[in-house]
Amino acid sequence: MPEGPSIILLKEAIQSFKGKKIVKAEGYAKIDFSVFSNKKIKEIKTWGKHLLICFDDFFVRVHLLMFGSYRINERKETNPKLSLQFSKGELNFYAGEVKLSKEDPDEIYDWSADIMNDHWDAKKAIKKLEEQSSQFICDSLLDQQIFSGVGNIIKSEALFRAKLHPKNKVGKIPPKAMRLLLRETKKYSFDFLEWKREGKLKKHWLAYSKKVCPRCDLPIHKEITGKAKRRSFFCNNCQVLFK
DNA sequence: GTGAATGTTAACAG
DNA sequence: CCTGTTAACATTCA
Repeated sequence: MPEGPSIILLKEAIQSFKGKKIVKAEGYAKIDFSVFSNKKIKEIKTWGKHLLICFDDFFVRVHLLMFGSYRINERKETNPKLSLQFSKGELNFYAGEVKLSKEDPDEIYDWSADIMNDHWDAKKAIKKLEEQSSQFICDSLLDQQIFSGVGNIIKSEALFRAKLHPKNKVGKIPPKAMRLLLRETKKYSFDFLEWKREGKLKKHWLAYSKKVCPRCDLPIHKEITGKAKRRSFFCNNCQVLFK
């Protein structure tokens, strides 16, 4: 159940398969598994929550969605959606979504939209945000074309850290506050990465799943917000709502 | 046992 | 056609 940083950890964990040849591929994904036979993994990339395992003339995209999981060199009880087996070792994905593509990832993915990518571009994000000024900021943060990799945890934590209420209309947020939000979103995403790596992600939550605001001790509210209808955790006292 | 959850998209209704 | 709602996917945990 991943957001962008968790997919970075996945990528790191399977780097050792780069350059390795697939001897067998199987699973219940509705794809042609024969395309993998004897193919060497050329590169492993990520775009937000997408994991891309790239070969010479195609790639396979794994998206874990809400319930996906994986095992490296071991198996779960259940059938894998995709199992890639090497002469030494194997990589198994469960649930989620698996798709093949013959396109060039550079052609179809905008790396500057991926919050975890070095090429993520705050100026472009601002520009895209200006085009959706009547939308709630809680929805914009989940917009994968602007903040690819941001999920519901990063959304609530970034808004809390930037002291912005999730139900702010994008157009009502002053430029300075918006720039702070973008900085906090990126910063928290990378903190998420390190805290998750150390197994201390939950320990650092300030708003997400919390009952009491760590800043003012008033209640943290839990509410389904925006057109995405995802829950947001926020403090009405500490997070500004611009009118 | 029940319900909700770190997500997305296709199908459907109006 | 556009917009909004619902279902589906399939797993884990409180």
